[in-house]
Amino acid sequence: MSSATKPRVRFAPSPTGYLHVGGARTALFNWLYARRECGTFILRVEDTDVERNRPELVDGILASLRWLGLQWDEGPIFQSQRMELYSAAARRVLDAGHAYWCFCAPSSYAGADAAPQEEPDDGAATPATAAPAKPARKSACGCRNLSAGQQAAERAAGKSPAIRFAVPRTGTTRFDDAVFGPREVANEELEDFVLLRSTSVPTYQLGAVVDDIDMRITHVIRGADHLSNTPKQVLLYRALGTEPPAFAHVPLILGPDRSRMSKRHGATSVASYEEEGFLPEAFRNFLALLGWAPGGDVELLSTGEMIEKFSLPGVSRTNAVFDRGKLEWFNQQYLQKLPLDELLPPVERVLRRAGIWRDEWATGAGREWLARTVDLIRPRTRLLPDFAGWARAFFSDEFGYDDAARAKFWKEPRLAEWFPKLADGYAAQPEWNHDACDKTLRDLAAAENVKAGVLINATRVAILGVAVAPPLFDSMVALGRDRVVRRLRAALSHLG
RNA sequence: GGCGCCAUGGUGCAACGGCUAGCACAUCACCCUUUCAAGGUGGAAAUGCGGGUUCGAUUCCCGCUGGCGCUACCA
Repeated sequence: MSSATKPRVRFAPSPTGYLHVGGARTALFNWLYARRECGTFILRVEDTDVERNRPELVDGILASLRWLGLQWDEGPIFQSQRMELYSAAARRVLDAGHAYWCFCAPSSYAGADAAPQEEPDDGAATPATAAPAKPARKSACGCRNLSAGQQAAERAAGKSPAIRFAVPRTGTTRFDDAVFGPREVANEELEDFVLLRSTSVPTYQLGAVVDDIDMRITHVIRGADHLSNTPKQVLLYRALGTEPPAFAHVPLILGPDRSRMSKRHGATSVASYEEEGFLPEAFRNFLALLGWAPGGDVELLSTGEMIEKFSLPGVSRTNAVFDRGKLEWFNQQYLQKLPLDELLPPVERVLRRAGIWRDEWATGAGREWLARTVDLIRPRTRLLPDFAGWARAFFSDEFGYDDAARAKFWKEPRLAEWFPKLADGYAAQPEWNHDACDKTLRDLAAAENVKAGVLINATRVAILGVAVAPPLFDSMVALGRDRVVRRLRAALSHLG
């Protein structure tokens, strides 16, 4: 494949909020496609909406993209820095006769037949003659047929016009969508959309098309919410003298109630999932399977497998519901299977944040101890913060005793005499390993005529503060003799 | 309202006319087990409704219903 035919795709977020899960998945699919086809992944920031635009949010979006491992090859390119490009393009469309100056105020545009919400009620300022009792076209606006003189008059009256695309009144517009198949719409269904606002700021339609042409985008992979707008853009491409690129619209991600995912469904930004302690690999794997399946029954996919198997036709047309439970399962799987040296850095960050990190764990024997301990703990973790949560006692001497655990395993009153004896036994134990610790405890249990389990469970709470933890004697080895002995004695004052 | 898209268990995906509709999450039970997880085994659970086409429909067509999207000088 020559470089001229290698695909160029782009992800084009607008900085009106954080990177949300839907956008992240769109970015992921673009990235996967680019990697799969050895193409180029471009990042473009669509920040033309001066009203809602929040420049300070850009960094957060880029950070989330990097966190997910979606590195872009070109950009970020900011639309706000190339405004001349858009107005020039609008002029060209105008000169070619495919657009016209519209002097209607946004609110009174004759074609605005149905604003998103309510319905105005006024004597419509439509063309002269009586309404033909026919189509009541959305694109009908008197401005389309204004003479030069009339335009001059409007300008003289102080009105600043917008440039509106003149959608053909007849015919159909068609295009192929890689996931939705061939599409065809009657032009009469399309309204004369604005290209350039009266403020000279381009609309999304203009900006996106002009940039996609300028950046030589070959495949537009974006949310299905743009499917209905695509015919307009196809028309615009042609008016600009270019054939449109390939399109691929991916289904939307919905909340549990099947409505569009929003804040009221809980966390929607990828930053919040990073914050909560999800691993980027797990989050990405989960996202990839929302609206796409590699075929077969595989779910856990490495980056390489994901890239190798990704295909646009394999993308579903059905909207997907974001299932947090499954996300957590993915995270648990990755927590379990990630190579230890890849897991250690994020664990270190969690421990640092909790204020219990110790530098001796950075290298040498300390590092080895950390690795073994993390490996011991991880089968019972679901999120990264668990390491500083229930497993805190492995890393810090400052931990509390879980009330439920005490209630369940510290019922036996004779523990008050057994803990000291056990502590003495461990202090005197010649070797410090799993079997020795096991034997010491069982010997005491036999001598005191109590089931070993009672002592084991009580001891776990004494040295770790929790009931849910790794096997006791492995935990003891990880903690070391001093801590075990000390905690056994300290627990005495916390018994009923 | 208009136009469009979508429709398999609670959820995510398989089955792209042809075995008893499969896998995973969640759920229930059991096994394992010193706790709790993990893991293993098994159970319950779906083709929205109605018409067609066909020897045969989850699959193709139509209608309905439902959900979603677009219908902005938002993206």
